[in-house]
Amino acid sequence: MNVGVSESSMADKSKTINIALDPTSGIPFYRQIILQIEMAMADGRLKPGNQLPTVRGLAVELRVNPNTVARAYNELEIRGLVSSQHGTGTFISDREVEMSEVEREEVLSQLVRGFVSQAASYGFTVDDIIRYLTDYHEEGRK
Amino acid sequence: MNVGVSESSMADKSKTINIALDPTSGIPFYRQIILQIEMAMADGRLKPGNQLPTVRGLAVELRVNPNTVARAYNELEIRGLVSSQHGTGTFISDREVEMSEVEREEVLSQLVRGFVSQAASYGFTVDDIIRYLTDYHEEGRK
Amino acid sequence: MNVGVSESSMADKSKTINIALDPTSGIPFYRQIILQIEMAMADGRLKPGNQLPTVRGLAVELRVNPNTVARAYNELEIRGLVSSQHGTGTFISDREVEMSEVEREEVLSQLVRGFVSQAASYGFTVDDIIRYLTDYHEEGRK
Amino acid sequence: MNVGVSESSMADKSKTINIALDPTSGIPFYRQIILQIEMAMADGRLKPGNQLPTVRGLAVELRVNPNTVARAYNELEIRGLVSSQHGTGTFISDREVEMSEVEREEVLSQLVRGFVSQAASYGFTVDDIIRYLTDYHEEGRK
DNA sequence: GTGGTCTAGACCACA
DNA sequence: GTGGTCTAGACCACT
Repeated sequence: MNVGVSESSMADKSKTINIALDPTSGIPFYRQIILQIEMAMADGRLKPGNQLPTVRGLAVELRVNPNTVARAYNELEIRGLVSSQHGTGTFISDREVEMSEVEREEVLSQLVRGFVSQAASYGFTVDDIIRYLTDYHEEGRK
Repeated sequence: MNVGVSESSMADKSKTINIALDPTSGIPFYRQIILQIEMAMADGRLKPGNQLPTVRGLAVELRVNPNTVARAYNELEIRGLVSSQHGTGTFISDREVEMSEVEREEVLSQLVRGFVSQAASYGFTVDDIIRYLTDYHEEGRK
Repeated sequence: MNVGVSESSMADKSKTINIALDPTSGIPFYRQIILQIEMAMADGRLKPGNQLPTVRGLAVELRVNPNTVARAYNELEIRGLVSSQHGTGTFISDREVEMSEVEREEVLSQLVRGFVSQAASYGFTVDDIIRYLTDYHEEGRK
Repeated sequence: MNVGVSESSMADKSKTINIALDPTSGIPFYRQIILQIEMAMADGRLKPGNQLPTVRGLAVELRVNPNTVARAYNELEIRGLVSSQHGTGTFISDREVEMSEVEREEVLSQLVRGFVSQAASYGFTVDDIIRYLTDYHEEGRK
């Protein structure tokens, strides 16, 4: 029974997601953390099972109070996006997407339509959105 | 309950700008109102001389506290973008609003990022969104 | 326009729900608060639109730190059970139960079956549960 | 990977007690294990002399860290409810477990209250639950 | 006055 | 070592 060697072979242990806080944005730190983790999930940088940085670790990295990171993780857990395991760490949840393709499409449709009308009230067109989204996505891939 | 001057006599003089508030966006209502009026001015939906909805009228329409609308109008007046004329209404000033591309991009950025992370919490990826949005767009063109 | 009299006629303003914390239970304070509010909703003592006690008010009453109450309210808000309005208060959400009777029954069925099997693993029968639940409910009505 | 004594040679000697862990209950896993074993002893599903599953076996079955199971067994041994015999297994002690009505009621209380508040968050009332549970029960009797 | 955010620091529980 | 809870107290934002 090999102990030690086998323990250390966890290259994929905790993903680095390069969270950056902008203190001038007016968006609370804990919310910026949530947003960035959600976005990392949306574009595939974080997948189910991946471990997030530890609360204290991320707090040190971002130079914020551990409570602030804990609050972000806590909210993500309440929403079911991550699962914290005492003494072990915090992990991206296995999404139990029991939705059929049809249902998924329906939910996506609702979300997008709502967003389009919101953006429209600011004077943005669907074209604006698509353009930004595509650029944004390319950016993330570099 | 009619109080004071009838508001309905100027119904056709005040532009409807379709302000939509999103209580889940984290952006305070008064700021959402300001932003949307600014954007409407920037892209020509509101022109100098146009009358804004009355404070009370808009408050009822948006189902918020009249103070909230008043605060938005007040801040717009301080910035010189609108001018309130006692007993008459609130009007778009001559002073032009030039919203730079950069500013527009910033607002769009915030909106899109917020939406992406909301969609992520339902398990949708950026790709899903782009795909749907493009289809949706094509659909609209037919 | 009557001001003052009409403002003060808010007898039902904020519901008293008599939350009691048990420091010996091992259940964290914030969770006890959540549980008791949820139960008040379940047996009809709190209805949509009712205002909860203020964060500071409840904190004083329960002799805990305001942050502890805020945390409970916050979690309830994330779950969509209450809605906090800045500068105004915290209110029980209007549940948008768009579910058909059939769907409701389905969800209830899943919940109950899950619970029954959980209780069974502790050696309790459905009879035990019904008996306790009925007693508990009568208790609440006194 | 076979290490040490084969566990399968005593498969039919160790009682299956169907322990079910609920990660959302807030009760730590090790405590859920203890509670369920105690209840099984109290209502006769486990009798003196019966062998418990091996630590590793149960850990695999429940998909938890073996330390967690070990901790539960350890605590049960300290209380004298089970005795571990090196190289052989863990067995229910002669010492009787009398779980008083009061204790049983307490556990039931916790379970039910937790369930009621969970159901409340889906908009179900205590009445809904009682009604469904009674129907469900009748159903089962047919 | 309402709720919201953040810090600093202590102590506990789980693995 | 991990995450979880709670306090005390400061300061901000909305009504």
